[in-house]
Amino acid sequence: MKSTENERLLQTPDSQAAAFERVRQAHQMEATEDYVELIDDLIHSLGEARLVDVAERMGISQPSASKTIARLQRDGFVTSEPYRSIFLTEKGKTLADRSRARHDVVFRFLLAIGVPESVAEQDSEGLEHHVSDETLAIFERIIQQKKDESAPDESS
Amino acid sequence: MKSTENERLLQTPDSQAAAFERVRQAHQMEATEDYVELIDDLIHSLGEARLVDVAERMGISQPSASKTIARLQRDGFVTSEPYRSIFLTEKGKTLADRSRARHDVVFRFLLAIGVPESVAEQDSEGLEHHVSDETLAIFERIIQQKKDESAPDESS
DNA sequence: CGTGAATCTTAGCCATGGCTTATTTTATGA
DNA sequence: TCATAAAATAAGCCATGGCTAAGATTCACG
Ligand SMILES: [Mn+2]
Ligand SMILES: [Mn+2]
Ligand SMILES: [Mn+2]
Ligand SMILES: [Mn+2]
Repeated sequence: MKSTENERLLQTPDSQAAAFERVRQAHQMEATEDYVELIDDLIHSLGEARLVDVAERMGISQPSASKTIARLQRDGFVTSEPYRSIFLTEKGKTLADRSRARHDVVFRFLLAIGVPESVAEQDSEGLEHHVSDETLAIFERIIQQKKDESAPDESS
Repeated sequence: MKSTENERLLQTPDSQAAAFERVRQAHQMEATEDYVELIDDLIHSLGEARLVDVAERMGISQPSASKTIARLQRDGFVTSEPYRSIFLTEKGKTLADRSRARHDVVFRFLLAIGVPESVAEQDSEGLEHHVSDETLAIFERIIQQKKDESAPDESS
């Protein structure tokens, strides 16, 4: 057995900086993604997206939700008139679909490797924003593997 | 085959709000964790942690790094005198060790499921902050499984 | 040993995303 | 219908974490 060299070998400064930059970029999109995904869900389950429901499900005050919605409107993801419910633009709907798809893959991946459902719900809400396309593809492959294992012969 | 009901079933408002709250909490600790981990690495690899190196590896300006270091000092994670290098307090060192351990597990988990090293480096920098202890334990189990598969008989 | 380069700090700017309090508008039901 | 409750907005506060420009300090080398 070799002597336990604890020389931690670092990445290059550039690649490390690039990693942090990617995290910052992800965080910049995070609120937008979470909001449009939630708004889309509310529209489909309740018929419309009211500010009061957005705030409740985000766990924040109505004024806070209102301010973020205003930013989403400024950036072209939603439309809404004063005191009315919130609608997604095409751009918003597209982002919502993409975000939900990624969120679902992360969630189902966690289930596939044995994470309890309630934990998977919690963890996936944060993890979803930091999974690259490459990693996501691997998650999907593993989901499929587990599915094949538990149902080795499906023919319907 | 059943009709494709696209009724997306939502979590309860409370559990969804709790998930978002956990993400916000994680983000609140994120800078602190990344900084103490980096400072610890710099101390071990370069002998000391200079602001200029912290800024370079974080990919931000020196004034930005300086401001965050001041906050870490205010909160008892580091000490430093003007124009001198940065030291971790006991509290800071403890957090650094804990953060690096978690970061490493996430990184090695990604490698274990087939993510390329450079992608794993990037993704793990964001993912690490959103992995619960429960999920982390499962990651460790899977890392061990892969290790056993590739070296089925180790005896040393 | 002194000077120029490197490093660090200071000051002040900005956007995001939280909050509370107060007001306005809309919806409800007696 | 109209009074009250619910929902949304407005105004103003705060911390975080980016930035630039300018000044102070320290370091290194000729
Ligand atoms: Mn999310
Ligand atoms: Mn880390
Ligand atoms: Mn990180
Ligand atoms: Mn995050």
